[in-house]
Parts: sequence; C-alpha cells; structure tokens
Amino acid sequence: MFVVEFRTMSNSKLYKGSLATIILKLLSQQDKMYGYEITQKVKGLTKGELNITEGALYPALHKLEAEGVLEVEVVRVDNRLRKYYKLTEKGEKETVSKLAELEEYIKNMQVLFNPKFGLE
Amino acid sequence: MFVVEFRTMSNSKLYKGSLATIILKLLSQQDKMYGYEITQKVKGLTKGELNITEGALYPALHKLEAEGVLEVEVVRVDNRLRKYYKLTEKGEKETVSKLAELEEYIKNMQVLFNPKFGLE
DNA sequence: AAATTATACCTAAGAAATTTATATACATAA
DNA sequence: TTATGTATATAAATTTCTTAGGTATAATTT
Repeated sequence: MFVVEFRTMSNSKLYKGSLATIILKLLSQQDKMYGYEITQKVKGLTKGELNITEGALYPALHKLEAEGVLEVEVVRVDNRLRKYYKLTEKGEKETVSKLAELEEYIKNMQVLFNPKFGLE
Repeated sequence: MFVVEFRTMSNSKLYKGSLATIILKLLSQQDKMYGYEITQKVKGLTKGELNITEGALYPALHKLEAEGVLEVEVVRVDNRLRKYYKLTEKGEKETVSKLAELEEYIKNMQVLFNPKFGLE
C-alpha cells in the first residue's frame, strides 16, 4: 500500500520566491480566479509536479490584495464562498515587471550554468 | 553624486532557494573554489546583476559541508586564510540532482507562462 | 603616512516566504 | 457514514536570506 502525499509546494527549493509571479501571470491570462482554482490549474499544467499549498497561497493572496495588486469579489456558489481575485491596474504593471525579473533570472542562471553565454 | 550600493543578493526574490544550486554548479566546473572567489565569479558572469552576500554565502557553505556535500581545505596565502571548497562524491550526485531540479523548474515555469507547451 | 579599498573570513538579529499542522463548512461519492 | 473533494483560513515552526555588524591583512589612493 502506497500513500503518496504531496503536501509541499514542491520537492525543489527553487520555487521559493516565485509564487507571486505565478499568481500574477495566471491572472493576466485568465481575468479572474479563486484560490482553489489556482492550485488546481497549476497542478494540472505541471502534471502534479507543482502543488501550491494553502498555507502558502492564501497569505500570498492576502498580501497582494493589501498591496493593491489584486482586488477581490466574493461570490456565493452552491451555498459556499468563493473569493475571485483579479489584477488591478497596479497589478498589471507589477505583472510586467515580475515577468521581466523572471527573464533576467533565467538569463543569469544560464550564463552561470553555461558559461559560454557569458563570454562574447 | 551617486552612491549605488548593491548589498542584497539581487533585487528579485526569485533567487531565493537557488544559492546551493549555484555553488554546486560552479564547483562542478572548477574543481575547487573559496568563498570570496565564488562571489566574484558570480558577480562577473552576471555583470554585477547577482551579488551574493557573505551573510548568505558562508552559512550556506557551512551547511553544505555539514551535510557532507562539500569538503574544505584551509590554505594560507599572503598571510591570509583561504578555505577552498570542493565537491565530495555525495556532492557530485547532489549536483546532478540539483541540475535536474533546475531544468524541471524552468520547464514548469514555461508551461505555466506559455500554456501552449502544456497541451499536447 | 594615513585613509580607503580590496581581499578573506565570520556571526547574530530580524525579515520574509514557505512548510506543517490544524480548523471550519458544505457537497459528493463510495 | 465515512471518506474525498471543494473552498477558505490561520498559527507555529522552519528555512533562507537581508541587514548589520565584527576581525584581520594587503594593496592602493590621497
């Protein structure tokens, strides 16, 4: 009998620091999403390799909301609450800058790992 | 007059969790390196964009050593101490697995950010 | 000659992000 | 009716890093 439980966001530490970037990018593609939907979307796209935990997700969403990057709309569906998040105007700018940072990060990791790129 | 000081590892949070991977990869290319050399190498390759702080580096090196991933050789050069670090056998295996994790990370970020890759 | 910068190591307090664990509540399937 | 799925939340602990010191010698600048 196997009990395979993924409680962590991922076995790799590399995802540390990229949660906000992931949330913003998904919301730039999807107009509005609720927390649970985000976890399922990420799990699906990464074939189960990246599981965002609630303990990480909800505080992150609250923080982005407090910063004015996201705004919330509470909806009652099937007698249960859903909090839909969407980008504010500030959030759209933030997304652009987060994407640029991700590109910089990947570029820098490439020159570190494949030093030929660094010499021109 | 401009005082441009980069004290942080980077302005982006994405580097969180990737320090060990960077150290291991550099040591897999270079046989042995000392701490200060690592900071300068990284600064040079990334054209100053990534500055590893000592407060992050030294604890990380000590941890990797304690885990048996790195081994140390203390050398006196110009009446100053240098601690050369190199990969152990375990460290070489760790490096391979860290590299695989980095590839997975980048792959997963690509499918999250460019959803077309995720649909086959 | 003195002051600054570079080389070279170190640690400790605090911040930030995440893990781990727990809690609530309704819906659906076994 | 028990477990799983949907949906939210928080609190304690851990990890990683930032910030801010500290020590010491060598080399360079003023």
